[in-house]
Amino acid sequence: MREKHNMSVILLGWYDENAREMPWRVAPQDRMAGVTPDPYAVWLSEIMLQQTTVVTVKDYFQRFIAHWPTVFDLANAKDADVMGEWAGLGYYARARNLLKCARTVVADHGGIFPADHDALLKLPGIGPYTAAAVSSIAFDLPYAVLDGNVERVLARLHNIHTPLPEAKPELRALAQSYTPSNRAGDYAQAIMDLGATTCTPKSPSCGICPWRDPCIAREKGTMADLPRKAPKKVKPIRHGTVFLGKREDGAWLLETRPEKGLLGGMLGWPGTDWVDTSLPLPEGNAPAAGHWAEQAGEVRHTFTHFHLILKVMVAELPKDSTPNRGTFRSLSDFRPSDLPTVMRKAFDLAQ
DNA sequence: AACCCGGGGTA
DNA sequence: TACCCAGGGTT
Repeated sequence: MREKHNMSVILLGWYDENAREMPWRVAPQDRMAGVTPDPYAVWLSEIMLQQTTVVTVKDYFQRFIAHWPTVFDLANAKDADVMGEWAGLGYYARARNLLKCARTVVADHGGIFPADHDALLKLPGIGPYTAAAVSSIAFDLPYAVLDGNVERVLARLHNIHTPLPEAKPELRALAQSYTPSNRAGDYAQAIMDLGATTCTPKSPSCGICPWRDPCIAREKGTMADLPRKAPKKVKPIRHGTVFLGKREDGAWLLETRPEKGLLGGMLGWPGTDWVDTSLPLPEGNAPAAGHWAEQAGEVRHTFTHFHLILKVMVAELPKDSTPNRGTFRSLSDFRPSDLPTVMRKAFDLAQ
């Protein structure tokens, strides 16, 4: 019998011994000594951790905190600076909503993140997962986090074969039922750590799992099959062309992409639309007059829903070039690290 | 409910 | 190379 209170006690005991150190995290021992987390740091880390691993997030988090130590600093930041620091993390709508949220917290909440689950849920970029994560981790409110890690742990613990997302309501109820009223924040981090380090998607380390004994999937040997997921769709291939124009003085012709849509608000190279056809492509109009030459090779990049193959055109442009789109950025004004990965691949190919 | 949003890791 | 992983917003 899996007695709920005992289950959380076992997991919290495991967490006290095994908690991973993270720049935004208050160690369980420190927390028990009365140290409380900075809600701004918790929120920032949780936004970054959406669809992104701890290893990837660490450096970005440190740079953001160094640049903008408080929500007031972030709210006052220039959009382009924040988008540039976010470049490479992906899911760029997160960065746009990050800024919106910081500005809303300053404007509507006096710069204090509300210790209130429903108020958090109303903020831009904060959905069910993040509202529960900030509520529990920053404020120790007993809300249950349900991310991919927790779904996997609970689907195995209860041997649930219903495919996701259909199984979500059942998993959500289970997650809430295991969440203790005391140390809810440590518990949330513990169950996510368990999924990330022990109850892993492939070859889970059942032998060292604190929940090994009550786990039904472990007993039945079905761990590897769980959680089940709805079949995924095939990704189409799209084609396009980008134009990398370099002026005689070394400045590059770049443009800021529209706020909405793919790579919204990010820096990029002018180019054609990306089309589904694999037939010979209509060349898009170049952004400026010049001797455009096709770069050998091509850029291949896979987005969430399609594969992209990009042709790269390069040209040396005259000092008096008058482009019909984009703006020239001098070398001091352009960091390749400000580019999203697909655009950086094009830059690397042209180098 | 279905679809739109990247990038990194592993086999 | 192919496949796996995974929250929030929009429509």
